[in-house]
Amino acid sequence: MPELPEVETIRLGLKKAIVGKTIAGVDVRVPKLFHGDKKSIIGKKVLDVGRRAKQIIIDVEGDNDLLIHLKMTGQLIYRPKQESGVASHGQIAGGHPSKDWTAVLPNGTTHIIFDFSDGSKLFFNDLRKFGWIKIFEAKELKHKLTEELGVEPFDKEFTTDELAKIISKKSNWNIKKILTDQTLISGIGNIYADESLFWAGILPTRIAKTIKYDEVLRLHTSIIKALQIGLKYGGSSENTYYKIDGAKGQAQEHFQVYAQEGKKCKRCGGVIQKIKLNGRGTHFCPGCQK
DNA sequence: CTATCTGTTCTGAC
DNA sequence: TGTCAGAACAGATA
Repeated sequence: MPELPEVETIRLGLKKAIVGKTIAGVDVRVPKLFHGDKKSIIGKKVLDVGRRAKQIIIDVEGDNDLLIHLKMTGQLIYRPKQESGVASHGQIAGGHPSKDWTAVLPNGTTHIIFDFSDGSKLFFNDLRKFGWIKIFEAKELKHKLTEELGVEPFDKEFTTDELAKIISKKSNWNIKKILTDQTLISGIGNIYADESLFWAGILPTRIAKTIKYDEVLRLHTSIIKALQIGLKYGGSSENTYYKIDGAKGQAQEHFQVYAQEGKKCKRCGGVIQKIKLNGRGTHFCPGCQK
């Protein structure tokens, strides 16, 4: 799924696009991806768009809010009224099926469509159908999100000491597993875990209890750095991620290790390696990371 | 064609 | 209780 920088990029775009608009209808094409009674949000105005971990929260007038998880391949694409159908950025190659899943909407991966009263639409696409949209009672949602998720990396309470405390709680885990566990720290996934560990000079396989305090210090700075790079370039479109206008992010052009296996390390010139760790592809530089 | 990969997370088996 | 493979699903890639 999109990770924190991608979801945050979507949130910012969405906030600009839909706050103040009234939800006129919801077309649920794949019922298992939509939980709750859509009638409870129809006719209501969107008040705000938030984020917690890798999830989007749409704050709707009244008692109910929407929670959206994009998982691996979910997309939220917004189209103003004038150009519903064809992307402003993309051409449709004559006769060829487009690999760009946002060029024509709705398409075969479009499972839920929100209609706003001004004629604009929000398309929820998901190739693999892992993502979902759920309606929650607002209080219950707030409780659930604080209960189940770890500290936000951009929060002021995410300090070096806090990170040290988190690491000490899972002394036998490898450090990458700690970074990607949403109940400990929220928002970091496979890409930004690898990138953070590169910037920190720490191997992803390192066991928590072997990590010294000066390394925790570097890791804390590096997590924020990796996520900020992601955010600055509008997220990474290595796979199926698009911004809400259908444009790609550029963060993948700034990766140091993720998807760089076999290439030369930009810092030391060594060859980037790829292994499997915790069941996931894991990238690192043997020269820079110890 | 077959095997393995993919930005996630939950469940069930041991 | 902790860990891990497999599941949910669909496609790209070698």
